[in-house]
Amino acid sequence: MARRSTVDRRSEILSEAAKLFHAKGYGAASMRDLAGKVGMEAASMYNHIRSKDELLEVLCFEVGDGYLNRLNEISASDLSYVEKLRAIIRTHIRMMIDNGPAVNVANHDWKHLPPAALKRFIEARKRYEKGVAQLLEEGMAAGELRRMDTTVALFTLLSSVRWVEPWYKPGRAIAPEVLEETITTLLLNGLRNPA
Amino acid sequence: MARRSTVDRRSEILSEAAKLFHAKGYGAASMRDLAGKVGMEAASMYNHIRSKDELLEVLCFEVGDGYLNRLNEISASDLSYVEKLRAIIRTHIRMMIDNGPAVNVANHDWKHLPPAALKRFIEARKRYEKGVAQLLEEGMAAGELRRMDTTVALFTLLSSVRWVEPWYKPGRAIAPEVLEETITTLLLNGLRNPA
DNA sequence: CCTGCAGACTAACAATCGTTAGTTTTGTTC
DNA sequence: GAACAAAACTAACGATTGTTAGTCTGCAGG
Repeated sequence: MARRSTVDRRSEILSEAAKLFHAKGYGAASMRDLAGKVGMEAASMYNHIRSKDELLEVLCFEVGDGYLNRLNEISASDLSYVEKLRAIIRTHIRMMIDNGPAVNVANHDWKHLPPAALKRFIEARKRYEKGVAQLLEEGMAAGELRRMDTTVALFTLLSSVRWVEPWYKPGRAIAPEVLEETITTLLLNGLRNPA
Repeated sequence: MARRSTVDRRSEILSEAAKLFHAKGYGAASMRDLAGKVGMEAASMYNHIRSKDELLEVLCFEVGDGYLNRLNEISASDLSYVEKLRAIIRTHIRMMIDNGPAVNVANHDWKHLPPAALKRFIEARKRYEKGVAQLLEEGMAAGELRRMDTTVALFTLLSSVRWVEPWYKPGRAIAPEVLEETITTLLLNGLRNPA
């Protein structure tokens, strides 16, 4: 019988940590809780991880780097600005659906990162925001997007795709494609009926 | 010299608790931290409050009830549906600006409410969501709003006004009126340039 | 001036936290 | 089966948690 490999155990801990941190919050989630979910004693986990902080750090940067990489791909593509925005919205929704707990931990518990990691994380997020803001500005300059305050548009856009994870469950009768289409329509064309 | 009244001390504790819970998260905020901000020993606070849980509970329902009351006023008014939505957006922005820490605690730390309060809070939030969803549906039926999935529109709308508090600081050079106008324009008319 | 009480204090409680040390179990390799 | 290492365990550490008990202080009303 093959022994469960170290890397399996480690990623199992990480994935359970994401779920637990999301459910109870980083501060309220205990290592003993987490160990229980993974099926071992708390002390045993330290054969696979360095610390509780490390778990949070790995989860946050895994998510953050994912977003940044996708943004770079999208920015460098030759899509129209409207289509680039669509791609960004799609990225957020897909990340939430595929990777919900980790995304939520990165969104809600990054404050508890140790100081050095916290600084890096804030910088990474700022880079992401700058990148999306640039797309918005260029899209306005190109006449594809309505002229409005870039910062307000940026945060409204980023915020409006954050609700998916807490609400979206596989059981709900709405396909990811419909979700994407509806949110995109709302953000691009607005709630108001043009008729 | 008038002694600081009990009610003052209590509301001072509540207001500092809102700031501290927001800054560190409910779980990570300790009563000794809080006592330091208020300027007394941790034990002394128990002359004014019942428990840490009570602080969270008061903050969450203060905010929740505020939103529900405003929604009821708006629903009962004879505004158009577009104007009702505008009023809801304005309410969210004003609450964030005037009452930021408490609003953020209610949004982020309600999970840590004790079971009975948690149940009540979830029910209240569901009532609020139902109320806004009804406005959206009626607005669509009346032809004022674009036809789309109500649930998706609901959560996108509610989520898109949540970013204000973490970002909005008095120092930032943007007036609440501009903020309201930009967000409203975006949500009602969309990002895309109609030209 | 005396009495009473609200409201602050000190000290301590039991529980729980993340983590470490040291030991034992378990599976793989010769 | 002997030897080795990975990974589990038990036990405990020091710190911190929310909270309680008991005491002291200082202002208000008579």
